[in-house]
Amino acid sequence: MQAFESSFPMMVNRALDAVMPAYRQLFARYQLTEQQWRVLRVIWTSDNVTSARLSERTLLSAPSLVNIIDRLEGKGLVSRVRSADDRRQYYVVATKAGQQLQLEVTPQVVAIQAQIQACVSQKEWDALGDILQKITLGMAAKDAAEAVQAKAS
Amino acid sequence: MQAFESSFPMMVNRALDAVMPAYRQLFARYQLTEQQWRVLRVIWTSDNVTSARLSERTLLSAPSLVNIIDRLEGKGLVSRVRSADDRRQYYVVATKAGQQLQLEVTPQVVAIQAQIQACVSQKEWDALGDILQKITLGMAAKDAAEAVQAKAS
DNA sequence: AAAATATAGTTAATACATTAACTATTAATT
DNA sequence: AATTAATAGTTAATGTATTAACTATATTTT
Repeated sequence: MQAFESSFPMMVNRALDAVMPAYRQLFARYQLTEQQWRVLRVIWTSDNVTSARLSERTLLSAPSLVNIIDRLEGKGLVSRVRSADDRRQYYVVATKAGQQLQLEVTPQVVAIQAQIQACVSQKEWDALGDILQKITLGMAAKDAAEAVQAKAS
Repeated sequence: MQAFESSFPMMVNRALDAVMPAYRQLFARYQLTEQQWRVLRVIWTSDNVTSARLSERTLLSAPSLVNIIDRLEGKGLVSRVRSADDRRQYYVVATKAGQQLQLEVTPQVVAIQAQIQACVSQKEWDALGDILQKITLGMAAKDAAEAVQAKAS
């Protein structure tokens, strides 16, 4: 059997462990967590962002988002606005302070991304995206198939 | 600037989100978490495994390991044995029950790994390992360099 | 329209992640 | 040998992840 260390989760988590400290150091200088940054980044450029949409785009679960948005709201960086159309949902919008923060942080995030990419060739970088996407789609398809099975039985 | 969605953390996290549910479903059938499994997997095949060594091999932080090992101990799957040489450290060893569990679960883990690999060609799989390793080593080197810088100043 | 269903978001329970501070022990210095 | 420094593991504080159950509102069905 394949060595434990070369399993997909372990390979990927090692890479994340190597990469994330750079981001965290940066975000910490602004009293932000990585997840809080993700939320800001999405709402900065989009309008009418609901919790469900945030969940899709940030990869954060709905329950996690509740507390993350609470904290961002507490810091005055975002606010919740109830939707008039559907009063179950609300929109998360960036305050001025939230937008300002993005302007400061974004260039530094870009610099880190460049560092990461610089570890490999352009060709390898593209291949990485392709391969990860194949795995993402392939396993998601399997997941969906199993869900149908479960429902049928 | 690069799209948020195609940043390294987001690409990688999407892949993990697609892959991990299969593992979690499996582990849940044995009342295990993924992290608990990692610990079991390491101590199953190695002797004299200290917490520090476990941390290296499972990618789990020392503070996290405290509780994870506590729970495994509570379930009777592992036990802590104080080292005679150095009384600060201890060894984590698998009980009979822990070893039995591994025998049951391992084949199913292997099956999931096969599913993941089946999403891409062998060539792509190898490339994935190479590329992730380059990023891991590249960013770890940068990290170390910065640490030296910080110490000097 | 009333009842049944579905959806958006929240709450609750348990487990883990990250950082910093702390204890006990061991090794290195003076 | 006494002091200092380093190391192994733990604790504490805060934030997030996962699952299941729950509330309020909307939609669909009968």
